[in-house]
Amino acid sequence: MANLKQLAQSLGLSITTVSRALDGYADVSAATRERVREAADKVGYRPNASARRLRRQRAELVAVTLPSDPGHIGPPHFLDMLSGCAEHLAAAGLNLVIAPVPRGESELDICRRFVDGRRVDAMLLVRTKRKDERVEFLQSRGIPFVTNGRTESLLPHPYIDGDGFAGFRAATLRFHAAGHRRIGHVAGPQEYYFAHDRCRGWRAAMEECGLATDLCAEGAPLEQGGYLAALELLRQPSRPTALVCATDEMAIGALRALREVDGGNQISIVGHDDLPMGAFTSPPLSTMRMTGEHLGASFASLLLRAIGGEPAEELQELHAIEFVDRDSHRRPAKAA
Amino acid sequence: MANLKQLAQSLGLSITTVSRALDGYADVSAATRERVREAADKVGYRPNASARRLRRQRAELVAVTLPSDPGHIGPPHFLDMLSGCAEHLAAAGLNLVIAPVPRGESELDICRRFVDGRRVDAMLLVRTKRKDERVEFLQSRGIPFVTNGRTESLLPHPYIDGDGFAGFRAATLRFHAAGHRRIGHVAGPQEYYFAHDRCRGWRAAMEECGLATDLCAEGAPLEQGGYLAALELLRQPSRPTALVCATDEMAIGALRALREVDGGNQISIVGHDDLPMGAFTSPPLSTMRMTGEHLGASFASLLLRAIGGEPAEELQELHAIEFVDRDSHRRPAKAA
DNA sequence: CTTGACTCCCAAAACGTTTTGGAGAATCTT
DNA sequence: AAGATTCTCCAAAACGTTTTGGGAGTCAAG
Repeated sequence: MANLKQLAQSLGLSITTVSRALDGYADVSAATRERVREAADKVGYRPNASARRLRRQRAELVAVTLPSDPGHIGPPHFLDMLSGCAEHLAAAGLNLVIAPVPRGESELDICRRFVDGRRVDAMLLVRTKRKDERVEFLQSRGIPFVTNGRTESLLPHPYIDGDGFAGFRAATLRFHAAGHRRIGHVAGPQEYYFAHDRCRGWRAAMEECGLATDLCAEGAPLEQGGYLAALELLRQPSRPTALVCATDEMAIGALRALREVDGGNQISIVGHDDLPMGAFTSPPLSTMRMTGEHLGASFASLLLRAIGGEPAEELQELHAIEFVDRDSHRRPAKAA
Repeated sequence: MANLKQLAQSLGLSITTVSRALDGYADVSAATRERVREAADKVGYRPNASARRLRRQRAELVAVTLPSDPGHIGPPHFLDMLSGCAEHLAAAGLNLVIAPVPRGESELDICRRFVDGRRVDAMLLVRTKRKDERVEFLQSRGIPFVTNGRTESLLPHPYIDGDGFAGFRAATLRFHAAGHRRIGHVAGPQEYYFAHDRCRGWRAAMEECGLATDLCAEGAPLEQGGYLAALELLRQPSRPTALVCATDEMAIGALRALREVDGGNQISIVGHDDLPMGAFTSPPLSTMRMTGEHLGASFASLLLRAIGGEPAEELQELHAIEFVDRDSHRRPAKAA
């Protein structure tokens, strides 16, 4: 409603003094400060954001690019993460803007527009690819950013990721220890770092156990992709007795394939992400999840520290994966 | 990188001319315009967003408040909607910022901060309550906004909503026509308009058919809430033979309750939202969905028209509900 | 009385754009 | 040839804040 000029006029003070009083500077007497604060409260004064941003040369904004690739965006709890991140950024005076990728434009174009138009102070990147051009661009521009997921970039950059390799290796070894020998992998698109990482974990475990690594099928990281990939594996002459799925959504699709092929209660299966939905599938889906609470807060913290100039090496978080045992991984390994 | 002043200097032109050339005004000669455009392209000039916003007195931003109430945010396709909305807003030069509600603050505080700080040109409200204080506040401030879901506000306001009353009435009547007489309703929290609306639809159908309306249990709009509410209904001496659930997530929880109580294949069930997941439950979940493609685009369009000053009455969209028949609604109505 | 330190305040200069209200030159009209 | 019109361009004034670099007063010490 009111601006600084009007407020100052009504108080018989200068703009400077009012501004400094509200910001709590020491060179305004306590009495004046109080008087100013009261008046500001009374008229509901809020500094004009655009003016402040212009003067301070900060956008007070962080953008997160939303990949629109396969018609679907990350796991469903992704929005919870964004929400948590936005909440903690807001506490530091930053707002989170979402930057979807329109048809015909690349994610790179979006980054460029936001960065070169000085619309943001930092960026948050999700669904990283092994070779991610967005990362390279932002590094070349020197703008702070954090990724959800690692990349194969040569320069280090801030990220938060789960140790998919270790998690999928452990899950596979556990199946092996339970007697399984034909352990299949329902893989996500290998250009994504997370999918490749998880696939490598499965492969490493299989090789350690001296098992062949041909029971691997790739699909889109959605129910349908998991369904199709699982069907492909189940058509093999020598069927898998256990399936390690790159995501819970794929695992849920795979469960449907199992139901169609063998009634659904013969083959062990495990997913990753710990979707709430997994507790309600039939059988209840055993899964894995990244450890760590309040992921959104961690992203916000890394972003703020990156904006503060901390070096990338200190802003990398690799979280362990833990099992969430429900029921779907307990099917016996039938004798060959 | 460069600003208008530097660009003008390098071209030997005034700031004014360069600005107008880039904006395509007719009072710049075609030759000069071309020359300016080329130079701007070459140095990758983008107008400074903060400066433009200050001068134009527009924030170029729209905020959407994210309710953090029950630890979960709307149906999973909500993010797709946001993404689509953001994409279409971006085409008009507006960005979408997400405004989560921090602990200890009300959604109203958030609205106030955004509106009074002139941080946004409009707002998008989701999860409306029957009596929604955010709506009243925004109306009193006269700032454009659109809601996802109606309210019981006396003044009309722009909204997009599904006709939950008609949808749930139709679903209930269909069960009645199939011979069901004990039709239960798994209801969402009644302070939300959508939940109340759907409940009213079920109730209206029951009364039309001369049936009692006591088979109604309320729960949180999540799997767990549906699970508990369904259990409650199944414990009744006279069990329902069909369940109409306020959301798919609740229906999926209810499916689990059915499995526990009767093996899961005796009672008909239908949800609402058409979650992708529903095709992969067991049995595949029959559901309903709001008609209309590209919901995000519709929201964007309404927002832009509201900003443009169109009256609220012309900015209200009530969409019909259609059935998505899979399998879970086909259980026979057993004789009483 | 001068000096220095301290307290409280303020004028003015940014920040980078858009827009207003012309100015000068060229072209057209009569 | 004088006036009217059109074509290009530009200086300067915003927009509302933060920050710089003091300027008056007051008070105590020298």
